[in-house]
Amino acid sequence: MPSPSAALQPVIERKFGKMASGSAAIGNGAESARQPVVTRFAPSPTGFLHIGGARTALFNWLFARHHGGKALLRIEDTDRARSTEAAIDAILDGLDWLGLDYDDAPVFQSHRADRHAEVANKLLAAGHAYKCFATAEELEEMRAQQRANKQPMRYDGRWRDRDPSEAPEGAPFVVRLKTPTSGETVIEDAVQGSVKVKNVEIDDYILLRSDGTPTYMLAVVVDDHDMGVTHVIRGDDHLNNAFRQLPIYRAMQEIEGGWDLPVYAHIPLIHGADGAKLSKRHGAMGVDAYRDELGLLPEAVDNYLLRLGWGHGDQEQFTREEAIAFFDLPAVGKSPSRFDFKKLANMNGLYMREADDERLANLAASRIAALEPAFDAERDHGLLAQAMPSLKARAKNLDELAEGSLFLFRKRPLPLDEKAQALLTEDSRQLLADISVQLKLCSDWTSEPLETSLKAMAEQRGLGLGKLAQPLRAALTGQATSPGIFDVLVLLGRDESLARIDAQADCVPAKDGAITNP
RNA sequence: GGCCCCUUCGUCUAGCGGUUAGGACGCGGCCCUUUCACGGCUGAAACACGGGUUCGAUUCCCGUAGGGGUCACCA
Repeated sequence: MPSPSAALQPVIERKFGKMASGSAAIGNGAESARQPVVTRFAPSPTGFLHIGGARTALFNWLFARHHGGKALLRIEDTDRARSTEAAIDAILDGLDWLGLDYDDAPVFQSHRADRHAEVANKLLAAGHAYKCFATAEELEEMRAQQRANKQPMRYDGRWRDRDPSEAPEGAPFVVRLKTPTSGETVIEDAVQGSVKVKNVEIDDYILLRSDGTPTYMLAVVVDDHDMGVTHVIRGDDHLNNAFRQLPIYRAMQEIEGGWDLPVYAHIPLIHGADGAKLSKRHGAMGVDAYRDELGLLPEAVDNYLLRLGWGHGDQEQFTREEAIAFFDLPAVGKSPSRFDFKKLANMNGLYMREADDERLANLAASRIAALEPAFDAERDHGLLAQAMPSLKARAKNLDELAEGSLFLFRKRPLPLDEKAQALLTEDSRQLLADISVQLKLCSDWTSEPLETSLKAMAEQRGLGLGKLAQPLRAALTGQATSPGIFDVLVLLGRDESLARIDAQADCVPAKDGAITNP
């Protein structure tokens, strides 16, 4: 069912990326006539894996699996200054948690700088690119002027047709792509449909920086090509980039062939609950926060993400197998969606109820330990797992699950919350004394006999079962809410149950409000 | 500001010319009931606006408005 099956266990090893030094996943899928689907998820490791990235990763993975193709991972660490090892680990860890595995070792973009430069030089040699000697100050002045004249801000091509010899001897230069200046480009986007942009809108952007390192725009195209990526599924904040990247494919196709365009699918972004861009307060936390802070199950997060921007009739819940079977691009919506924690919470509750008891017990253990020193994960595991069926029905996340289980492990004297105290009136304490007597007669401490016994007692006294159950619940759990009272009795066991009952039976509140036996 | 994208209940969505506009979350009510949940039933709740096209538009086209994205020697 929805719990991760063995087949779905992630195969990414946290550290093995190191050995993937660039060449591991490189092939050329574009050469085969019948291209199998190849997708890639390409996060830049400048921070954690946020929820939008997680969904992009999910869609790419699902699409690849649906079509029996390959799902690849590429770390876009071209910006060495901002990329960190910690971020890479966080991303790998997040993907792993979500159950997304990859068919090859991750490609590290930074390791491929030479190849990027090689392509840039081919472009240069073939006249599809040129050297630009404009200085940063010069360009800033150009933009200031464009701003002042309310002109669109883009590079004006001042070195496009000048001869490099016009530049000062040994002056630093960047390599710019010579993009078409007339006509228009149309992209048939698999999600957004037909999108048209006039070529004058696309300026001659930089391929190689003055230090010879590649820019993102060059690197993506070269890597996508070299990795044989057939479908580029990414956030629609990249839609404009697609138009800038296309000329590289066209130029390289002309130069050496084999540079077929990928299918583009730009999926809408996820917004915060208020419609604004996703921010720290609105869900742009790392996926680790969904796991650690919110106590959610990965399959629930996956399912929620899947339903954000994609639908399959009226169905809300999908197993991994169903998601793979049903997911496809035509059903992906074109409009951005807002992130709704309430619905995520509900989804998590659904999966909690279906989750394996042992698994939940393991997941909850550390949270319980943090709340209750008397809890011993090893010793109490069996009891916790045994209690899980009634516990998990009452929790929407692991924290609620942990809280709900505390009464099982607390030591006497049991702390009473306000509602429990209110329940334990003088009358009900007397009643508890009678209940104690009644229960001590039960030789078979299982649910049915206990129920029969207490119901008989209630009936005998002309009381509803609730009149007995609530004080009893308060005495047994210290709370006014808990799993079914007979389950509680059984879980606690005869000795502990009777001890807790006797501790509250027929005793008087002390002046300071603490409860003590007379 | 230029360019690009988007627009069905509060939110996520179904719908792909003719429907009592469906489902889910959330919200209200009822039932179940030993509490709380779960579950079941039920109620309120939407086609942004204006023009076309058409016998007929939520659905197709064009505007308007609103929202979003993008305009770096970041990715």
